[in-house]
Amino acid sequence: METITIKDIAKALHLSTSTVSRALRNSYEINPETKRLVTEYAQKMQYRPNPIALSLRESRSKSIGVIIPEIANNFFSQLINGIESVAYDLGYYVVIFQSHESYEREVAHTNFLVSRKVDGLLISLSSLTTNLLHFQELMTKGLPIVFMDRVPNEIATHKVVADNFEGSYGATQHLIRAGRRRIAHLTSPIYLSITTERLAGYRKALEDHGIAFDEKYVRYFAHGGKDEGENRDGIRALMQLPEPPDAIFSASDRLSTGCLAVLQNEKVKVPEQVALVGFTNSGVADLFNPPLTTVVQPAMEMGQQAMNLLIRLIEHPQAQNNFETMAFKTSLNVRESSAGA
Amino acid sequence: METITIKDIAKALHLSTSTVSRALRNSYEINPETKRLVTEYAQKMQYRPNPIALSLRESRSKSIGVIIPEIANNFFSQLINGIESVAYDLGYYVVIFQSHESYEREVAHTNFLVSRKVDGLLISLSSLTTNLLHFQELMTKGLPIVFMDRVPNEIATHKVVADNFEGSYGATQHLIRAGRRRIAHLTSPIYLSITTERLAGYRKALEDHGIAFDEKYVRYFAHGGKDEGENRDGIRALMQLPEPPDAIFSASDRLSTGCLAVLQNEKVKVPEQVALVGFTNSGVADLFNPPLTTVVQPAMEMGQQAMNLLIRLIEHPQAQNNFETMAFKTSLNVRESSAGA
DNA sequence: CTGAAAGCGCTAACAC
DNA sequence: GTGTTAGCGCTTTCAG
Repeated sequence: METITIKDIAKALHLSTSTVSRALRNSYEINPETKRLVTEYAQKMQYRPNPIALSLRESRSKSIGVIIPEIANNFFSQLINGIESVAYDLGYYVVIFQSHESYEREVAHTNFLVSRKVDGLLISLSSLTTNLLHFQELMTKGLPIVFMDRVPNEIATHKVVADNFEGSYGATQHLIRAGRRRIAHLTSPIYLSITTERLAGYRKALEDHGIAFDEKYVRYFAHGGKDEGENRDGIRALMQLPEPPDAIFSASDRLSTGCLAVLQNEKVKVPEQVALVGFTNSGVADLFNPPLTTVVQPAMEMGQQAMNLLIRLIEHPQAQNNFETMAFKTSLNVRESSAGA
Repeated sequence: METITIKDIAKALHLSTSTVSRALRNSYEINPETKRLVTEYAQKMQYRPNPIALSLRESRSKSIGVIIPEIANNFFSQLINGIESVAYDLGYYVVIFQSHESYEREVAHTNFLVSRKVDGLLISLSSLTTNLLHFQELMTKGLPIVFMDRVPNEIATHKVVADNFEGSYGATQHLIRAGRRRIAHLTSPIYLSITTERLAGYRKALEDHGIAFDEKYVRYFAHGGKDEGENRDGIRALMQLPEPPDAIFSASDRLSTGCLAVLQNEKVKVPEQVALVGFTNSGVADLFNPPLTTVVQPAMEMGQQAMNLLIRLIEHPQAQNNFETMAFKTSLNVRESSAGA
């Protein structure tokens, strides 16, 4: 593993390391001829600056940490695609960790990344995170953080989200226009920003169309759809109401697919008996039985934007006053699962 | 960002940096009392060793690079889960890059990771990689590499794969036992290890059951199922043969879902007209129309094993003679798409 | 038992 | 236009 250093070049060319360093960085005070010599030799020897030495000197690592709930979810993997594409162009390292919806893991991963001196953090909160101290401390220490999708109200920084209210409003309205009146809403724990926003959009759509909001049609899933037992029990309970819903609007990926699975098992006819619309970025929603009407978030663009904002924060630490929350439009893909009654 | 260093501790306690360093590493030659003082103060001040300084000294980064075709694929995201779980326990950083099935990106990402001084590499080859020079050079330089899933024959190192032959044999046999005789095989470019192995299993199963292998029933997809046009054309061509297949066995995730999509569009009845079995780790195969019979790889375990082997290579660079290729059993999940004729 | 000094690779004052 | 030196944070000889 004989990697060549600036020292080696200096020795070979009978120069000092500083001259070599300056020549390589194309400093104006170096003789063009020397420059040529140095760069040519460096080229020939395949010199690559040691990023670790650079990091130590500049006390920045040119790496950023990403903590998301899970990778095995199209929304998040597309988000990562976006992050990565920007990061790679800018020479940044991206280190990804999954919280698996655990507050403890989120904290542990955060600490690990910080101890490893990442230049910034990209976060999508776990569904069980209610205490934000670990992030607040870092913010006050000056570590750049950008939140994505699941964002905290209490922290002032850049945030990148989907327009959840609109997306939710549109989905609910679509169900109403398809003739549905008793529309249930499956969602994640209430402390998540996406939960309240999507709930608000759902509620407003009902009101605007003269349908009374009914709390019993809203169900919160502590595990966000990852616990099959919880899914089954929750949906059964809905269907056993005196006036069971004639439509379900689910607010997250796992809930959307989980709900369809339960309805299939319970032999509930979709869309005849219950229409279904769900948030999901799954690429195979059209293969489902029936094809699933989806609310899709522009995950890739969101990831790119988040990374851009983070870079801005990292490279201009001073101008940290006016933080933006960027909201991206969702799109509604109408398929058979929400066909008219 | 006032991070505390060994120097700060030394100053505060009127000791030398070397004493502090030794105390923290619990060296036997340090006075227990001094040790206590130092560790307590370090604790109180939340001292964390600077990993970058350590890396510079030890010329290793405690980070490993992963290059996979794409993240938005359950097999690979589960693989990453496995890698990550082991890495985190051992304090390693995992840096992930996607080749998006491009040879050029694979090379570029490899170079980037190497220039960033990763301690080792975990690779799953892009479907377009035929030239392995970039990896061979690194191997001779002593960089530990472990290949996963899509592995090269030409390079001697640890490899972690699924038992593709068996998995493929089982799937094909299952179709034969369901009464199918004209079984087509959709697969990736032939230079991938998984392609030849799965093809071999398919072929052997046909032979063992007295069915002649017929080249016209095998179709190679240059884009591995990611190009919808290519999928449609390939499958149409199959279905327009004088004797169209009565079953299709697809060898990759994208081809499995892509194939089902095309068959649905073309109004081909599954399984009545054509039975379908596919390799995929999708978690929603049972929601498909019809529910899809799948060959599933133990991706998580494969990732864990790959990481363990890589660590072994990194931490014991000498014993690099007897390389293992570990093959994991696949499992067949029988669902409606492959029901008897 | 503890301290001084060197060095990992690089850059930036500060000389000359 | 080029060299010398110091320092980023840490460990490890080598001296006491």
